[in-house]
Amino acid sequence: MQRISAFAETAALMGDPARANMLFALMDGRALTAGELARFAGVTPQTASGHLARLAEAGMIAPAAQGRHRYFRLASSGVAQMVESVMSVAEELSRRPLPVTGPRDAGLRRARTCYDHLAGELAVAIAGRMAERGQLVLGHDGAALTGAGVALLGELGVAEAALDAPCRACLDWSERRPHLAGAPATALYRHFVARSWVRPRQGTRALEVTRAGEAALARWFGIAL
Amino acid sequence: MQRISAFAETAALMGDPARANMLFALMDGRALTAGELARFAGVTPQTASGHLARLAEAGMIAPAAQGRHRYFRLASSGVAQMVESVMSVAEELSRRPLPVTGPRDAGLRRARTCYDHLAGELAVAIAGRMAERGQLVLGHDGAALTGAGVALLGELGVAEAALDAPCRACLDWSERRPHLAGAPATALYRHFVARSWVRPRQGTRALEVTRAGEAALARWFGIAL
DNA sequence: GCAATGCTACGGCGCCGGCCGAAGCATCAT
DNA sequence: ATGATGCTTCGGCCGGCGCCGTAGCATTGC
Repeated sequence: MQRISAFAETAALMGDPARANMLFALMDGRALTAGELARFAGVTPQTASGHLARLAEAGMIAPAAQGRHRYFRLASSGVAQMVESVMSVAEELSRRPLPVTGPRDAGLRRARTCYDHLAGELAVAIAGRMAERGQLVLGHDGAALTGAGVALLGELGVAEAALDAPCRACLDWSERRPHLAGAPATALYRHFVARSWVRPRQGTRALEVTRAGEAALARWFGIAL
Repeated sequence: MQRISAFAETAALMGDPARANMLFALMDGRALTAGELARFAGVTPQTASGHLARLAEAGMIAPAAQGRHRYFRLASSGVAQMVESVMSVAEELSRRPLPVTGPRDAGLRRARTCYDHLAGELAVAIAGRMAERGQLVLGHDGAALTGAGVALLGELGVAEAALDAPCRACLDWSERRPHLAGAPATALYRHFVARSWVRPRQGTRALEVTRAGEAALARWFGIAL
């Protein structure tokens, strides 16, 4: 709470166009006078004075009195880095986003099918571990098997043909993290069933993980549910 | 201009307490529903809806419709890093700033004395180069010679006794970057005069850099003015 | 001394934007 | 179908803040 409000205040200080201009003018490490900053920001000196007082009060810039001038500089390299990082995101956001989908239920959290692939804790754990191990590049919006990933699944016995097809990342409603979807995920699910690592239950999408399944998960993925 | 306004808008989006709370709630990478985010931010669903629409419109968060729920997640790790960096500065600014001083004139930019030490382009270049080479730790508010710095000045012939004394950083009004002050800087200036590397001019604080001085600057500091 | 310059303090204006209540539209449940 | 739930849109209120004009203080220069 306390820190979130400090965060919001810091961000809000950068969020005013006049102040943003001032911060940019100071980004090269030089110290500028209040008047110069006012001109740079396109406001009158008295308006600038108020902005500068607020920035200084917050500790984001540091004043240095010098005769009848007052010089201001960024208070630290940390501030410059912050401005830099906000700028980089702002730049990136000059492009666009995208959507995802999924189901809804309860009691199926552990393991279930999601159309034609695995979902639930099990699937999220598999995707997460594969990503950790560099076998999978996992985004919220997309996924791709790496060479190591293809090798693992091939060794495991999944049909090679399916592994060339593209993956998708599917948002898991119970875990709220992505799990693997697409042709490779379908092949993987079928393989799990063929080996009796998971067993579908009658009249529900829930899956029972067998003892053999637990052993296989530990062996191939290093997962203990 | 264009990018500065994008910067300000991005920062302003983070600058509202309700939105800041939402962003924090999403920082662990999970996707949360609009209602959950509303509760987290302490606002009504309709208010939250507006905030979420703005964040999504800007591309800072990504929506995922799912039945009668809408899940939101941070749009990218870049956004998370930005939040992180703003947070770190906000944390740091829960502490305080400080002032500096200096003179004013014209035509003395290249080299001059500042009370009892060097100032102007010359002094700023020396301080900058020494900092680059790890001989000096230079802040806007303070400075300290490292072991390498003490070694350099000692080798150069500056009285060892002075090198143990503390340094100051002095804001250079013409360069608007800090140069070195304090006892070591005074000793260095005297050394420059003794070796005729700089020659004071009558009735002014300006210094003339001699040919020997230029050679010495190149040799000891790697500086070509 | 006086005037000029640079900056700040104060007061008032206007607008942007955050807030909620009411209402509307989807999806899900029975 | 009917009601419940989740979310959004609309409209109106209100407070905060960014803006400037005026005035005042400090420093500099004549």
